[in-house]
Amino acid sequence: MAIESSKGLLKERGVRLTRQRQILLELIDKTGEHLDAERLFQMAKEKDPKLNRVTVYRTLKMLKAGGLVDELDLMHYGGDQHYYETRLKQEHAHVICLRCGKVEEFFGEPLQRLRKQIESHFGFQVLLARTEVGGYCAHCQTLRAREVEELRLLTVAAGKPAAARAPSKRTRRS
Amino acid sequence: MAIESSKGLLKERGVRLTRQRQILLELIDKTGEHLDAERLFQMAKEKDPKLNRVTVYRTLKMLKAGGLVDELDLMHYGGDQHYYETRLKQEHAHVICLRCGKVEEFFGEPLQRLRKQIESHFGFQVLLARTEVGGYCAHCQTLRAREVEELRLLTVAAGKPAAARAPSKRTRRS
DNA sequence: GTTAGTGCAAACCTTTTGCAGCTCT
DNA sequence: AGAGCTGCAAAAGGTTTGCACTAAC
Repeated sequence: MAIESSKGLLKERGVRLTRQRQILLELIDKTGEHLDAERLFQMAKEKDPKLNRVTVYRTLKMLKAGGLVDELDLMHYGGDQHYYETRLKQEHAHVICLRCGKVEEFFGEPLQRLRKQIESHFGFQVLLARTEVGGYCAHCQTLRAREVEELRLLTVAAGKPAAARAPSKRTRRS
Repeated sequence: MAIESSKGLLKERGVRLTRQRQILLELIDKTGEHLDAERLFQMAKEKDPKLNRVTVYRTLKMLKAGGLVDELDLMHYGGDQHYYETRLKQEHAHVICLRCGKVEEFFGEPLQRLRKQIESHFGFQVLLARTEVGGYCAHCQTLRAREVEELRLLTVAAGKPAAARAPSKRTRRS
């Protein structure tokens, strides 16, 4: 179980395994991935109502600095918050549908190849790598085409030029 | 000149080319890249002291939505702000040294290969792609090794366990 | 003359900090 | 016992919004 190795690593470094940290580690490890600080906080609060949001931030920061979690933005699909996932998996890219928000993961040799080329090309020591791709998933491509067409009809009917308007996208706190 | 094609694209869409937008477009286009909103604002203010920070944000948002600029984070090296660059160049990865902050750009076939694989593997329509790599540049690797060694000596001398402490890194507004 | 775009002030969300008190080891 | 952590309140940074006014077409 991945969580044990995390605990081990932290202990080695003289980091105290407090109740709060155990809760957070467990959540990050068990809950698949792509949690942001706020959601992690909400989940942690259920296990310990006293646990403070600040502790979540501090813990995430420590885990990130220690290389135990990776920080993602997922193309800022949901806003400006960051998402976190354990670092134990193989390197992968995140593929985000900009319409439905679904996140896919892509493993594949171009990623390793990219890393190696950067290392040899610049003599660079790669510690973190992050690839995020945004677009439309297979399902949403159809729906999107329909939406665009409807919009076109509307604006043409109103005698407007083809100026499209992007819908407001601020969905932060539900 | 790239800026002319940007203007053309905007005009086609019925976007008004205000004085402010012309200033901002010109700055983004001429000033190489990796400007954040605040720096862009400071530069724009020199050309038009009345120009407001909000206009910068609104313009960047529009350009991003219209696919004319790409948004980067550069691994949050300098904080949580976003950076922008024109989208006319070939796709490339950003390689950020976490010690000195230097940003290199990497062009190379793994990137195109990655994009194609994602498109065919998921039937995904890729609109944006972003690869950011963090680590130490050739120059900083040496210096970093020295720093780590010095830290080790210090903590050993003080009879401490090997718990390293990450230095505070909040350099936002200078 | 319209309607899109601007400036201003004020809000907003996310994240960080200072400090007193608690708790792991 | 004592450094390391936590919680609380308050701040900070970056970005967005509401609204009246201005300017591009």
